[in-house]
Amino acid sequence: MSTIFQVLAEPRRVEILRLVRDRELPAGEIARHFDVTRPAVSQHLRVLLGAGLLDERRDGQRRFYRLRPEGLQELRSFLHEFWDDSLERLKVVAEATERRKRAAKKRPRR
Amino acid sequence: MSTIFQVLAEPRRVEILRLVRDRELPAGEIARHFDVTRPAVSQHLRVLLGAGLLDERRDGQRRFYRLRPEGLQELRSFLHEFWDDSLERLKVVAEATERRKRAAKKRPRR
DNA sequence: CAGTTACGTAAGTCTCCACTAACCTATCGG
DNA sequence: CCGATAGGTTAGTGGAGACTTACGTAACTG
Repeated sequence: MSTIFQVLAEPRRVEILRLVRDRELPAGEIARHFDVTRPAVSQHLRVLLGAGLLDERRDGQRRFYRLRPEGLQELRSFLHEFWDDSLERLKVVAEATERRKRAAKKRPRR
Repeated sequence: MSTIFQVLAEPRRVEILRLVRDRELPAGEIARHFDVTRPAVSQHLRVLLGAGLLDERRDGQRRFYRLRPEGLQELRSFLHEFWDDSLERLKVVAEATERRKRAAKKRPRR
């Protein structure tokens, strides 16, 4: 098992997501956007599929890929944990620290 | 230069961020939370600093680290690009599929 | 049927990076 | 001053993973 960060650590995988963000594309066309071989891209697709970041639709000999936004839920949770909260906390703590730290320091505002 | 995903691809680095999310900690105490050697943690701290994800405060022989939430801005942008938009687009596309027409090139914001 | 297209899989190579061991620097206490 | 503490730096090593070449497998086409 790998984290979503490990999956997105490879720039080409992020680029793939960008390609299929608002339209589905067959594997071959995705591969055409890169300077690496098709098998390499195929392996990237597999990783993205395994992470739940892509949807695959087979039609004949073709396989179409498209972004699966729900796969980014883990990222959302992470950001919520570290951004929303911590910015808030930062303010609160900063204020508290300011008061508690030392009276010598002057605090013009608030 | 490395992407924020590459920085966060290392689980210990994410854990470090979690440790200093709402309180600053000296390097030694951070290192004590892991089963790797202290130099290894020191290197992780350096990477996180370089990515702008940590603040460093020196006091005597100690160095205190704390989360720097602004460093996560890049992640926010990414998510906004891929989640907010694409979920919206998904809905819109689903509704408009019948008519088989795309109304707008891009929907920058909701 | 054979040939081609579209794509995945397998094996092996090579590069990068997380780690350790050893060393260096700066600060505190006596 | 000395030793201890806190922490960073360097060189070298092992393993993970991204890549290529070669092969396998359906599905369409004549």
